[in-house]
Amino acid sequence: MTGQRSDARRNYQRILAVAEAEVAAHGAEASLEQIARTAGVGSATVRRHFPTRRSLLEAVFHERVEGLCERAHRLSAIEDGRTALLEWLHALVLYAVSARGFADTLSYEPPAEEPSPHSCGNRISAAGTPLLERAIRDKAVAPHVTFHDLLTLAVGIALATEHHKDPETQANRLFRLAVEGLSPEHGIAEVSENS
Amino acid sequence: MTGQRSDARRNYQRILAVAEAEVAAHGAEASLEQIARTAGVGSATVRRHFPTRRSLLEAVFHERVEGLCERAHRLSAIEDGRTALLEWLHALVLYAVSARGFADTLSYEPPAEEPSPHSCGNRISAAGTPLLERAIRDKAVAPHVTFHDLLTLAVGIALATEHHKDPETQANRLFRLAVEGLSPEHGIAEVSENS
DNA sequence: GTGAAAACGGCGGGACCCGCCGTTTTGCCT
DNA sequence: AGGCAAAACGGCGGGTCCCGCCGTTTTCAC
Repeated sequence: MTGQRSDARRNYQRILAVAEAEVAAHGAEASLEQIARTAGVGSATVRRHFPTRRSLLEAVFHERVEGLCERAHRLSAIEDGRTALLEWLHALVLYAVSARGFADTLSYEPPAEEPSPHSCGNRISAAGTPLLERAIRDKAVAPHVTFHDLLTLAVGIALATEHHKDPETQANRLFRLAVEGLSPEHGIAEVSENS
Repeated sequence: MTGQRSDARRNYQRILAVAEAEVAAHGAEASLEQIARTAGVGSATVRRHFPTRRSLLEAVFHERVEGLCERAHRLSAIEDGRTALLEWLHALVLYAVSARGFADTLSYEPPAEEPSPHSCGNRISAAGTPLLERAIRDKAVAPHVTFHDLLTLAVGIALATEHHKDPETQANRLFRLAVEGLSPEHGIAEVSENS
């Protein structure tokens, strides 16, 4: 089915494993040559399996993205549409903040969004859009808000807090700010503030 | 007073002029060597005047930052604290979106914030904080909001929309979203939506 | 086993950034 | 005016990276 040779498969896995560590350590700009060296393969082999940097990053984050999608599914069972959406968005932000390079990867999908329905951004959109639509139906979110808006905002929060002393805390502040708005509010239901 | 030699001053200006163009064209990652070549100086000279990439970027954006600060001053005369703050924040976002590399520059000031009170981030903070404080006194903004929050959010919006087809439009959407909050609102006073 | 296709990896080229160091330019001081 | 020390310059070599080419090795089907 895969049509791949065994050594190719093996190298693919090795490279991917090393890449995960390397990206976690150095972000989206991790050196491809360094990855090749650590994986014990030639740099050409890395490029053969992952023609572009993006393709490597997509692969690196694939599992975690699936986790997020699954979470969205589970949350769709919750009765309160607003809470479900907020809970999930919060998880998205936290993940984007914690996983170096993830926000960068998401930040420029633009180059032809159509091609791969499996791309991180598209997978996430597919998973999150229903949550947003329900929240809008529940009149809990303004109808002009698109999922793209929310995703971009989450990415922005992650990117902007990346170089802070305590990114997670700052990201939480910004998330809350964006959800509540600038003005002092009339006790809106809080999103869970734990882990 | 400057203590510089005339040729040094001349080269400094030349490099700065070229750098502005180059950064505008290629963002914060513009090639220093390319700048040197275009300016007709050795790459070492560029590094002599601007020891770090950051220092060059700070210089490049200095004028524009001053413009923003001045604008903050003028807006402090307006009667409505909330409007003044929003107007200024909007200008900040628009500038960050339009000037390639600016948001990147702002995004990691962290490395020792103390040293230079002239750094872009510190200048902007100094200019904007009074506006925020007034808005808070006017009960138009929640008291837990810090200027740092607002600046980071603006930077985030700029960074996240950088690779979009129409960054400015998307940035405006996100700005509005963050100001109003996620929920459908009770007609809050709008920020001017023009240029 | 063997042979063709797939996969590999080393090599050279081009672009950077950086530090060193001999050379040129300035401007002060006589 | 002329000389001289310090300031400023810029070229060079080393290191890293990404990329394309191409001869060699590995795999797998027959």
